Amino acid sequence: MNLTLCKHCDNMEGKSKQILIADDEPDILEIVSYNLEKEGYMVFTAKDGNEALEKARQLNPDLIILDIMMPKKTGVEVCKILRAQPAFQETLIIFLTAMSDEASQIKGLETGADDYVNKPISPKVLTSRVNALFRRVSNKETGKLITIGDVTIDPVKFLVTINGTEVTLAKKEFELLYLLASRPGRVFLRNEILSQVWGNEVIVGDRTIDVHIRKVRQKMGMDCITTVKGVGYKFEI
Amino acid sequence: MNLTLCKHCDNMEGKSKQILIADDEPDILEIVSYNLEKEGYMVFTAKDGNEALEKARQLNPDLIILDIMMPKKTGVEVCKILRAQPAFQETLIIFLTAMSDEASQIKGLETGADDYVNKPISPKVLTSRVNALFRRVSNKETGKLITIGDVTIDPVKFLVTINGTEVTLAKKEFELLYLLASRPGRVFLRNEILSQVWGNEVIVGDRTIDVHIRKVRQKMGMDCITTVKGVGYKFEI
DNA sequence: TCATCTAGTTAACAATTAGATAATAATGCC
DNA sequence: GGCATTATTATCTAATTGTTAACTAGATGA
Repeated sequence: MNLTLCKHCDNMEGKSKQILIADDEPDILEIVSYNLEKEGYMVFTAKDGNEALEKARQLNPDLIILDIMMPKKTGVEVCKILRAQPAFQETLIIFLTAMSDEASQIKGLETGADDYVNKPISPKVLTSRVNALFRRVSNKETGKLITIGDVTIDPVKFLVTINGTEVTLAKKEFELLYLLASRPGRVFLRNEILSQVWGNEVIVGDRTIDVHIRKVRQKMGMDCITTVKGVGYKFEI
Repeated sequence: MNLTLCKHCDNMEGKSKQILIADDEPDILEIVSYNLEKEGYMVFTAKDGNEALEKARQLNPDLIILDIMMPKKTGVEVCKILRAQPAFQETLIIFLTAMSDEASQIKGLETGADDYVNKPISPKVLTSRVNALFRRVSNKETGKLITIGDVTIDPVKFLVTINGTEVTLAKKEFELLYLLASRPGRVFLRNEILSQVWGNEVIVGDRTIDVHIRKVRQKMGMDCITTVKGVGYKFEI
């Protein structure tokens, strides 16, 4: 059996950001969707200004890509309407511009855009601009060092030390251990573990957690992860 | 309307840095002020080059954000005048550039800028750049000689020495090594490496980092850079 | 006791990630 | 302008890591 988790539980991990792209050219929608999805983003499309507005409100995506020239409402109009609402102050917006004078308009005036990409669109350029935008914006705070007994878990050095001996964990294993150790003694439900370590949209089988738990136990060489049957796992020394 | 505050009544938490922003577009002033104030900065505005100079002398702010194209005096002129005075040697300066050739000018010439941000201005991007700049400066590690074990990295002489033997690295290779070695043991995410070494607006492929890492490892002839799969790289002896 | 459920174990497999290398592009320097 | 160096990309390969499937062992409760 697989678990599907609520996508609204926001969680920093996992790069599955939601992107809404609005353009009246189906070809562009398709190509851009394909490429952004390949990058690991969840992509939604709209074919005119009104649909863009509607879907934006519905989804509240992380990024909205707006063609300037669209039926019903132009990209700039959509942008202004959205920016007027508090919920969309933070949303990233990229414009697609067909003419260089459109681009200079966006540059000069304060349209509320975060970036713009000139047509014809190169999928490569667009995806790297999208990545770059997310990267520039993300202010990832590095986690804290955890020390419990003679175990230290250092997320900065990505290192686990037991009594001075270094233990090398893989990424998921480390994240799993870090989560459990962040609240020693507290039982984490399998659901919680899934959404924290794997992310909300990721669907993995039931045994996946077990296997990772096992690897952590094995590599740590000590029994610091306790199973609470039917409930979850906890870190305990 | 602007607030005039006593600069010496500095907030105890030391958080409230003073920022002066100069641009001839009222919209930009407003949006940027709003966002920087929301971040906890004290923001002052100027609408042309002369006013910028005047307020800068009056306030002696921690950071000055200058639009390049402004009436009375351009941002570059203001910057040069300020930099000529001892009081503004240390002041941080960010340029706002409308055209890519302006950006390349700033890069190329010695204007004394600490960073620059391309228009259209994304409030989110600008605030994170501002935060990053303050963070970078507070680290104050720039230009320091690094010695770890028998490896010395001299950013002034642009020279790496291993046990007395000089190793010649290319620019990017050196910057990469310097970044990693600036915090030995700490894992740098690929994103961090990208934005620190390549800059925020540069678009490079995934393999580029690897190739540079490889060259550094090769030239150093020792294994001091450790890969943390799925996470990043760290310097370790 | 047995049916049922949960988790542990293991190995196979799939997917991801980085290394190696060569080719191409960009830059800088006589 | 031509050459040398450096930077980036493309492609392939190797290795690691992540996931699943199938089976087993306990536990629990009717």
